[in-house]
Amino acid sequence: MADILRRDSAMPLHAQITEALQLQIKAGELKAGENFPSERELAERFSVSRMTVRQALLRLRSDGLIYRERGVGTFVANRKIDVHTRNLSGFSEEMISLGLTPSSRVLQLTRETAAERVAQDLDLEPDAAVFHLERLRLADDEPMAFETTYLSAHLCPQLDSVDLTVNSLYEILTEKYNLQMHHAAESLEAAAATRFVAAQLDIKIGAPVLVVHRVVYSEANQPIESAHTTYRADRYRATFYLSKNAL
Amino acid sequence: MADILRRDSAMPLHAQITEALQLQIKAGELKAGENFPSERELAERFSVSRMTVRQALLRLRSDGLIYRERGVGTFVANRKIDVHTRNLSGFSEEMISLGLTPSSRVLQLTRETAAERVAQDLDLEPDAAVFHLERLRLADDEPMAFETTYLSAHLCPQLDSVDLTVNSLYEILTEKYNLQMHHAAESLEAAAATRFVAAQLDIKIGAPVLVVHRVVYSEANQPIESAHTTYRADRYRATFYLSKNAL
DNA sequence: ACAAGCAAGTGGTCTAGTCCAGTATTCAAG
DNA sequence: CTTGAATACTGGACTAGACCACTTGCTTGT
Repeated sequence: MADILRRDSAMPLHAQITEALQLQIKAGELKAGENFPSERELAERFSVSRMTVRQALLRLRSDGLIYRERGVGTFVANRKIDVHTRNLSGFSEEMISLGLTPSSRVLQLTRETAAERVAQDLDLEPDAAVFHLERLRLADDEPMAFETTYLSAHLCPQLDSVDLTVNSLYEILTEKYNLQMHHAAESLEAAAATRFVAAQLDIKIGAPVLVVHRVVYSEANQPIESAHTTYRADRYRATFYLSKNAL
Repeated sequence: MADILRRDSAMPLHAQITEALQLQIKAGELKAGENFPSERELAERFSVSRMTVRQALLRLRSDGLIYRERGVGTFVANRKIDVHTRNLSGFSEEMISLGLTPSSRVLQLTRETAAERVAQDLDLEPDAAVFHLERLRLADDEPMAFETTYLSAHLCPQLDSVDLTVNSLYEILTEKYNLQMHHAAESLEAAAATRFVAAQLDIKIGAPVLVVHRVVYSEANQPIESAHTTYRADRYRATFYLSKNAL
C-alpha cells in the first residue's frame, strides 16, 4: 500500500485519500467482509488528522461505496448498481458508458427568439435570442432519440459554427464557453409517438416513447440548457440512483 | 432571529443550524440577493466553531438551497425545482407532497416462493419466501398506478395482517420492522398498456404508460423491496434532481 | 486617468485534540 | 450456565485555532 500523499499537490489531501481508498476498493484489497480500517487507524497510516480522513470517508459513503455503523465500524458496500445517471452525463457520455457508439444528425440549428416556455426555463426575457438545435441521436447508427435543445445565445456565441456531429455538446460548452454543468432537473413521462417523431425514429405512429425534459444549471444556478428528448421506448431505459440523506 | 441553539438536544448543533437557515431561506429572510452571512459571522452568531456552521452550509449546498463561491461568498439559490423525488419517498408521500390524497386498493397479498428475477433483486435463494403485494394506487380517488411489490418474508413476518389501505407501506416497514430505506435504484421506461393493466387503470389498451422498476436498499445495502409500478402517462410524470459532485 | 499593488474578506483545507453514545468482548459474580 | 459490569473499541460531534487561494475594492504612485 502506497501511503504516500503528495502534500504539495493541488489536489487536497482528503481527495487524495478518497481516491486511494476508491482504488483499493475497486481492486478488491478492501472487500465486503470487515477489514476496513477505522478512522483513527487511517489517520495514522496517512499521517493526517482524523477530520481529514473523515472527510474522505463521508464522501465515499455519499457515493455509496461504503457504509458506516456507529460503534461498529466501516464496511465496503457490495453495490451491483451502475453508478451511472447520477453523474449527470449527456447523451454521448451515456451511450459510451453503455458500450455504444454515439453519433448525431443535426437537423436544424438556428438562432431565434425564445418562446415563452423556453424563456421561462432559461430565465430569459421573452424575446431574448436563443439557439434552437434539433438533432437525431444515434447509437451504433440506429436512431435512438430525437432531441430539441435550446441554449441562451449570449452564453455561447457562434455556436452555429461548431461541428456538432463530431463533438459532444457538453464538451463544447465546457471547453469553448467555460460553461460547467453542475445540476439538472429532469422530468420523464411516457407518451405516444407523433407522426413527425415516429418518422424520425423509424417507429409506428402511436408507439410508446419516453419523453425527457431537462434543464441544466451551472453552480450559480444559472440555467444553461433546456432540452426535450424523445427516446424510443424499445431501445432506451432511464436509470437513476436515489439516496436518502447522505451528508 | 432566534439564535438559541439547544445544546442539550438530541439533534446535533449542525443539524439545528441547517434547520434554522432553511427556515430563514424559506421565509424569505435570506433572499437571493447577497445578504448571506459568512461562515465566520454565522459561527459567532450561533456561538459555535466555524467547522460546525460549515457542516450545516455544506448540507444546504448539497440540498441545492445555496451555492458558494470561494473568495466571494455564499448565496441563496433561487430554485424553482421541487426538491422532491430526490428524497426517495414512496407513492403516498409523493402524492401528499403534490397536494393529492393517496389511497390504495389491495388486489392481492400472498406469500409465495420468489421467482428468479425477484430473488435476484432481493438477493435471496431461488425458493425463498416472499410477500407478493399488488395494489391499485389512487390519487384523489382516481386510478394513478398499478403496483406489484415483492418483499422478503423473513424481513417482515406477518405483513399479511396489516391494513395497507390506510398505512403507507414505508411507514409500516420503518415503524414495525425497523427497516430504514436508505437508497434505491430505479429504472424508467415507456410502454404500451396491456389489457390487464389497461382495465385496472381505466385506460385504453395500448395507451402509453410509464413503467418504473425500483429496488430499495437499507444503509447496509441489503435489498428491502422490489417494486414494479405502472403509471398512467396522462396523469403522472416522474421528476428528478441530478447533481454532479456536491460533497 | 490609469494601472499596480495592497489589504480585507471569503470559502477551502487542515490540525490536534476533547467528549459522547453507541457496540462488542471479556470476565467475574451469582 | 447465565447475567451483568467493566473495558476497549467504533463513529459522531465539536472546538479553537492555523494557513492558503481567491476575489474585490480601495489606495497610491505614475
